[in-house]
Amino acid sequence: MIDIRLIRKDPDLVRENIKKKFQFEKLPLVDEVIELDAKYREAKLRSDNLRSERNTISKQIGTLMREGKREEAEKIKSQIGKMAKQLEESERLEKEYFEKVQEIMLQIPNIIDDTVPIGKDDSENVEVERFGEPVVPDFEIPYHVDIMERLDGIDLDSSRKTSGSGFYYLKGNIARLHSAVLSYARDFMIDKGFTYYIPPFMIRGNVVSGVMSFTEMENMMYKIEGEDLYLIGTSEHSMIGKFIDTILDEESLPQTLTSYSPCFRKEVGAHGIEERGVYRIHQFEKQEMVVVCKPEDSKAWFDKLWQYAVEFFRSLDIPVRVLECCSGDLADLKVKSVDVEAWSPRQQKYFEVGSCSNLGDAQARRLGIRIKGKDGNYFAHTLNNTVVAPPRMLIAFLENNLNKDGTIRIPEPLRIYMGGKEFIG
RNA sequence: GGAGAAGUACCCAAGCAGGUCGAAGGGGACGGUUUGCUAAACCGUUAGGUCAGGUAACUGGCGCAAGAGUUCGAAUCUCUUCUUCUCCGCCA
Repeated sequence: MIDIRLIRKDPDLVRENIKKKFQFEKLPLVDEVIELDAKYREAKLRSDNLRSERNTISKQIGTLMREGKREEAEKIKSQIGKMAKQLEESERLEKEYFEKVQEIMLQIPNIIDDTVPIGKDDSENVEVERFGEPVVPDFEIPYHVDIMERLDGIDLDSSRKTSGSGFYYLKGNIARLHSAVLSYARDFMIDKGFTYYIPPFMIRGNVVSGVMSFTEMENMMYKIEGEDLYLIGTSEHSMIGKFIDTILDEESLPQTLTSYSPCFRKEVGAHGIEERGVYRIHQFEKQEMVVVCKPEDSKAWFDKLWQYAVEFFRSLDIPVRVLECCSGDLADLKVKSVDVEAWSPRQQKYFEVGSCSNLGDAQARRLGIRIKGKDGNYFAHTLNNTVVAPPRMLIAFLENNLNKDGTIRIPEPLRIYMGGKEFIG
């Protein structure tokens, strides 16, 4: 959510930004919200004045009552009726306009960074950089489920029986590998100076509606029956939720956090659970990074965050590339975003394994995350990025570390988490 | 899950038979006096947040866990929710 004062001051900037995102249908919203905002402020001023008047009269009544002049007080009281009606009407309008303004403000996209490439949709995303040589081996790489099954590491028949599609049993060395990757990711981020968190895996409805839009909520979140609780879709929900309506000291920034959680997603919508395997599933685990910082620091943090993810994958010998979201593909809340994609030797293309976002102050404004400054408070900037999310990440891992003989090489950093094994299979 | 008690500003805490209460009193923090320095003592300052109006000084609204209600008027009364503490029950 952007500052409505920006729209008052520089509506053309906001319009240009909407054009850059190819959301031409939203252009009329700017004038609409300017008009509604004017009406809101008019109604608020009227209400404020009426309330002020009422407060004065109430005080007079109080004084009279204390002096025992009951009759005079009653006289004034009887006159107050008209005003009460006016106030009621004015407050109704104030509320109505306020809500309309809010509704539109939620639809107006955040101002994107100057460096964001202009493009209509994901086909126009831009490759920023490649890391590592995308190798195509001279033997056939099986589908990841087949690799896992050959290693006796996955049981999809059982999970279909117990839970349906989109779930899995991992077992044996593959399950261990899964945990090893997460443990390594945790320690990797701790070494970068991040504070490790295990957050709540369920959050209340008001937190959910704070951190995402209604449609996202419908398409992603599992609700606990009979409770005002939802299973989190990512630990970012809990981690950002923890900052709602707080004022942070400047000295406490930047907050650099790395959180682990299982993630639960309904995956209703464009890409449902359509494919056998662990690429798109209802349940996975993820190590995440979250940064809350001063506005002037967010650009630098953005670059650091995606570079950490790249470094992590490279340390496991997985080639990656960084793909920048073009203006049209960027979610409305984001200032800038890149996807980290891992190389799939089987498909001979890159696929998404993480997403790094700078939300500027939009998320903070919406949630009331402020910084106590010397000259008043201001909104923080928030960023988040995936460190790693297995089991999807295991697809890249298995394909890139598969030997011709069917064994899987364990890269050096993982070995201490795998009982010293140099390979499995 | 059951039964009680409570949530007031940075912290502790008064107010709760509705009206000079935006809120006593401490403590802390900050500034000053004294002092070679520190401590102590004394004097003083510090109410957060947010919205609106105004070029500005400033003015006004909201605000005593959150929300709703009663009332001319609510920290104070009613209801709902949340949180904390104590006891009982249950449980990794």
